Amino acid sequence: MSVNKRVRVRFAPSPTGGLHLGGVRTVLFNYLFARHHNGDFILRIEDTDQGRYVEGAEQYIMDCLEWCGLIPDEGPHADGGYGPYRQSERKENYRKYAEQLVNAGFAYYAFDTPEELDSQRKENPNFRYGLENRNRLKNSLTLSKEEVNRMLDEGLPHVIRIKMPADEVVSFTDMIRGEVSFDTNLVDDKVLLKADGMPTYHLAVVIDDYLMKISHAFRGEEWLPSAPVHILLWQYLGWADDMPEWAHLPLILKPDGHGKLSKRDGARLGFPVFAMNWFDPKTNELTPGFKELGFLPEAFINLLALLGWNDGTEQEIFTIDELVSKFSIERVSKAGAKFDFEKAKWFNAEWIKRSEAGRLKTEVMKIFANNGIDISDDQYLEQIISLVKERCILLTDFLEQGSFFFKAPESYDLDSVKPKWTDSKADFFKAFAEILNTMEDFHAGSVEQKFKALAEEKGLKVGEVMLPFRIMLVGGKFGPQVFEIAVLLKQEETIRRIHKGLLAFSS
RNA sequence: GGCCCGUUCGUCUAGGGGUUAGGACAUCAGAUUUUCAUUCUGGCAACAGGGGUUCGAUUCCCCUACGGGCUACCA
Repeated sequence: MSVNKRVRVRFAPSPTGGLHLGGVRTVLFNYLFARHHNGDFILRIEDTDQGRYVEGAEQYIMDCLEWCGLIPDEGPHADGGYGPYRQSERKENYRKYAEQLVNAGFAYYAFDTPEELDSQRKENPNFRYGLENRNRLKNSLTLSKEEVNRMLDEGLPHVIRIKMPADEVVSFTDMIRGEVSFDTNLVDDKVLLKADGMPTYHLAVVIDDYLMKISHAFRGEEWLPSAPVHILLWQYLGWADDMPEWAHLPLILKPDGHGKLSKRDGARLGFPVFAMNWFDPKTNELTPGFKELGFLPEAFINLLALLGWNDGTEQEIFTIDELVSKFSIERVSKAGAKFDFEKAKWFNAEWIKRSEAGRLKTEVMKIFANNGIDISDDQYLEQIISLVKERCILLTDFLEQGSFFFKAPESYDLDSVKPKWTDSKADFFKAFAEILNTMEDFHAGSVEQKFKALAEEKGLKVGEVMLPFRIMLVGGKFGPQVFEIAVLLKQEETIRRIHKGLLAFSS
């Protein structure tokens, strides 16, 4: 596909659900597409929830995007605005467009109360405010002009609804799905402007996209059924030539059972569905995020990109730059994808293994600090990271895999040593500590050599003393190669831990 | 119920009129690592069903089934 115009894509993450996996993936695909085509990546922040401003939502959204490395472009935009747009700042622009539609006969005022509509729906489960019902309801199509003006003047609560045309077929080409069409007789007269004067998504998205000169609009598949409303709006507002190209992305589904992945599934299934921890000030509820669980943003982006897209090769690990250069909207799959947390962890493990120790340092240091271990020696930390990173799946695993380098074990896995502990083994370690004390060339190889030589001299099998040695150093049956540990610990500390271990094992 | 979208191993997917239907995760077995993990090698495992079109269909078309979405003065 060739894109001649400037590509501007937009996304409107909402505070409550917008930055779950599906939302971040939508942002990501927007970003990749925009960057791939050297276009603009415009963000509209949905900082209201059910019409109310959500404290902290904007900051949270920006933090998430920054962590992911998906920074939206700053203005100036077509209408002169700078930076990301905020929904809460744009309330006033919409009414005049809605009224313009009424005057042109493409929309109408409706005075039915929510209660009246509810009872209609109760009576008839198939009730639809549209072609077959609009002529018997309270609106400017059935009421006289004078009556309507009087009600308007009196300030009676009312909405503005689009008037769906009869017997038309609205069709468009979706970049992912191809030709999609709808029978206008079967689409209802959606509310465009609510009784409180605020636009619904349907009105706002069209006007904002027009004003922001959006050329490509990506959103989740759940929006497909309302696409005909939006397309008609583009025509009725007289902007048909400026309508963006559409792409409706497949949904991310629950790994078990069925349905769209939702915020609640995280708690139920034991994995995050948000990019970062979100603390809802209204409910005091904390929704956990991938970041805090120990995911690397590179891995998070990578796994999201591969959920519903691939470049046609067998490559699975991509940097963000590779994704930008290889991304193509035609290769996005049509079908929804079940989220697989095991595979997500695999991506993270791969990224940890492939990352330089220097890259991981900051994150790891933070995790240690949060657990009461302050690290001052950068180089030492980097050595430790290099040594243990291939056994970590999450960044938080560094704690278990590396904390013993900073803190001597407080307890030992005695069950693995005591039953087979003998005086001759104790002798061995006492002698070994002596040897270490006099060693000048303290390297993994040389330590191992001395260890084995001494074992032979004492008539012990190497295997018999290896495990006790490990447990002396780290406390349990885990961690990297023992002699590597000893070297990083340095002579003095290794000897100290041997003595401490001897005491614990012999008592 | 109505409308729309979809359907290849358990999961994510590649492929595409003639293939031993490929890879990855998970899983199982073996090797290596005198802990655990890593790594390596191998195994199990899929074209929803029925009709067309065709010499030939998993691939194209239709129907059915199943799944999902929407059906709010939420997005």
